[in-house]
Amino acid sequence: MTDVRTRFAPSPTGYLHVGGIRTALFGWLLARQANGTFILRLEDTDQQREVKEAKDHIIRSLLALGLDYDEGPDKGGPYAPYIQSERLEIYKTWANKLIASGRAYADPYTAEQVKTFREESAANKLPFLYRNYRPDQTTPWDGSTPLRFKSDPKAYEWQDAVMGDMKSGPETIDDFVLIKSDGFPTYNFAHIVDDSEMKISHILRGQEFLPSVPNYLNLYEALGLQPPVLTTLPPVLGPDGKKKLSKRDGARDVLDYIRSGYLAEALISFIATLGWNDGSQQEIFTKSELIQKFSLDRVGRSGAQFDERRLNWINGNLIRDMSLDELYKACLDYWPTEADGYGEAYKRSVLTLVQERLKYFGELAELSRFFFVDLPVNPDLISHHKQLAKLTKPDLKDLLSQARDALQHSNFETSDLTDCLNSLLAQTGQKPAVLFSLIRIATTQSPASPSLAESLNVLGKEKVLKRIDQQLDCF
RNA sequence: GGCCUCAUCGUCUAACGGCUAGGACACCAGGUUUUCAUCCUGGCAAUCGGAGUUCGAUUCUCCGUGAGGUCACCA
Repeated sequence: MTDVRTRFAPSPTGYLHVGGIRTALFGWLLARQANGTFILRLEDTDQQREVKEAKDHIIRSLLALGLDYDEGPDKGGPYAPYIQSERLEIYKTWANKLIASGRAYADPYTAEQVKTFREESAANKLPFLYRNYRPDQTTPWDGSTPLRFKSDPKAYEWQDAVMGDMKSGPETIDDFVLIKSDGFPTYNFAHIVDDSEMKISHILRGQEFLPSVPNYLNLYEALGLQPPVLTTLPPVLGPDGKKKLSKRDGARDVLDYIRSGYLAEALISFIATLGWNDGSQQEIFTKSELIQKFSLDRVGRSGAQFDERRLNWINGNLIRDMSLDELYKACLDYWPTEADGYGEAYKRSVLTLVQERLKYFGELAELSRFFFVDLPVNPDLISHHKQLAKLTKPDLKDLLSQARDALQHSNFETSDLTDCLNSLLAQTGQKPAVLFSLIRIATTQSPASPSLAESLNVLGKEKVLKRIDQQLDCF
């Protein structure tokens, strides 16, 4: 087989969501596992829809996920340029070949006329075929009107790497536009020219292109080209499970996930298993495992619904596997502002305690805030506590005072705190659910916090006693 | 309307035509000296319907049904 060369070819109309990244990822995996080449090409042939910042945004997204490309707009390569709007002369050359061979002609109709034809078809409940209106004789193309492909309708049978054996009849083939009246090629023409020029071996794209494939086969034939391996990926569905994941319905920018503190490895593993698995019971894959194990013949054909809960589970899992050093580095930007004056050692001990409950780093601020700042006493925490709510204020005050006295004599090593708290249980005759909850609330003012002795140890004697005093003042 | 694709627990999915349809997420219950989380144990939960082929169908065929896509000078 020839060299594997895959490309990710987005149009720069906005950010990349999980669906787009999956197409890029599968192409990237295919290239990397074959020691091939992964190419980024920007398909900016629709000037109306183009968004200026999109190019950089797409590049940053790919790189943030570690999907590095070997050739691309900002990198160059043997088939540069990799931006379609800079390749107009190339398309013109190819278009001229088709004109010369009688396989392309100037569209004589105005946009309004074509619209009328279309409405006629719709009114008769028939699919619209431009070729039914194909003019008998044509004038030379001067570039002021669309240039159309003169199709040769026929049946096709072909292989799709994911969909398997495919076939179609002549009714699906039509005279589509090759070059628009603004001089830009359509996707239908440009991608075929570019894929050929760039020696692309595998095309990966979404199911929405499936009905156009016969048209492409017809054009490949007219150009005397051998089509690359065609690969159709099933859609990634939105949270409703029906429609394709889309920006319009709130699909998140993948950079957004990165910013929220999701790991690239987690996103990659999650996205790869959206429609693919290796047949084993493995649930999480590293990038190198994916490179090793990925194969198109195990990509499913049905749509996969995007479910963030699974992503959270994968991410939390990877966070728990991180060393303290890795975790500390990863969390640098996620501390609450109140943590500003605190040193690395203190932050590291906080991280040790919150690591197992982080689903993504963006949660760090809320989970760790009480380690850095004295939160105001919140009476609800006691009145809503099923055990503590039963006790009277004087009882609570007495209990907490005893705790204060005992803690004052601890050296605040975790083991000493544990002993101290245990003997306090014996001394007061209280259940842990009561005593420990009371101390926990007084010292954290938070509904959830790590194990008590460890939390107190990290907080230190000064903060603990001060917070207990504040709580006592409220009884 | 034509053409195309798809269909297993709520979700992601596994199952050469052959064990009691397996795993994971989520959820529920119990355990680990309080909470949240982790971890462990257990539980709930699926082959869209109908024919056919077969000793045997989640798997193959056909017909329904449902969902999605497509029929642009968008990609």
